[in-house]
Amino acid sequence: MPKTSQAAGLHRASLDKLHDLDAALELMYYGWRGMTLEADDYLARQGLSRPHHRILYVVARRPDIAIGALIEILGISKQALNRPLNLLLERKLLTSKRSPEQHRSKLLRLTVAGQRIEQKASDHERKVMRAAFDRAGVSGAAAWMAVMEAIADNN
Amino acid sequence: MPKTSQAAGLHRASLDKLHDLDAALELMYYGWRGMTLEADDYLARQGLSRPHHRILYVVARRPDIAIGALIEILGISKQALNRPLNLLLERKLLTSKRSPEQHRSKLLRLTVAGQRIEQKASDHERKVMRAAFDRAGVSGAAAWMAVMEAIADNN
DNA sequence: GTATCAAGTCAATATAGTTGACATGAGGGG
DNA sequence: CCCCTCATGTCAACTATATTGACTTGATAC
Repeated sequence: MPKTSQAAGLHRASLDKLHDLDAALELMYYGWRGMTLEADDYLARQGLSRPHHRILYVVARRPDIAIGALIEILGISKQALNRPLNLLLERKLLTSKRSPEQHRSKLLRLTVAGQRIEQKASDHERKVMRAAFDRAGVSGAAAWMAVMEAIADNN
Repeated sequence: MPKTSQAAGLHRASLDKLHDLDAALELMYYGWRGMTLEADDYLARQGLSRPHHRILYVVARRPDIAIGALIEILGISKQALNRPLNLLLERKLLTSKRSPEQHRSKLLRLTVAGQRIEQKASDHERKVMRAAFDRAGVSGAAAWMAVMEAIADNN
């Protein structure tokens, strides 16, 4: 587990631009860091990290999700899921129970404590996004979403 | 070193939205993956990965940078830099020489082969950005940049 | 000559992931 | 009842990326 880290500021470096899109590449990098910095810091103070948050985030939005479906969404192996998932269960941030009829699969759910941590961590990220969107206005926010969708769906 | 990986498609999961900014959080995540997917795949085929690309990217834009300055910009420890940097030197993608007067520091430079790989990897990322910007138009691209700057400078 | 700076190296540790192999427990079909 | 499959769980070995701490080497600077 990470110690109470201090989230190195890491100011954006000013590099010469060899291409006109270099600024965009760097903004994607620093944007991701900027959005997740405070959330990661909060999570570290709880003895958790990004993979734990991803699990909590998905389960919050898919109550009673089975483990297999969670693996699918997260895109990792069950062995990789195992450790962070067990920690969350031990800490009672998640519960798992077998459903009455489909007794083969386990259904995951957040506890109240799990909901609190998921919400606080995601709030840190949403706060950053909200501040940026407020500055950009409604049309700027919509344009940002449209560009990000085009990038995300590039596959 | 990674094997010739196949870049798991990992289609965007459709999760219920608990907050109106959840879509933005997910777009940031999938946007980052979308931009870097092909570049990472290309790098893996060269036996390289993201840290190597970051080194090449910075040195390309700061020829004759010293190792200490590179550490600063990348925000990692010198021990963490050591392995990928030595690999790049062994592969002759980078050269290091001591300068005549400041004989204490080593100056890093890309070789022609290093330039080629840096350019190809970055081209994959720029290609994705260009396609998204083309769809969004000049004003959409400008809005995206403005929002990302606000997020990146959140610290 | 001693202190300092830049770089290099060694060891131990943490985190985050992989593949492979195998166990367990439930349900279904013959 | 036996056997197969599915969902889950677990063990082991491995890779990659990072960390901190301790120490060395070589080049200045005073």
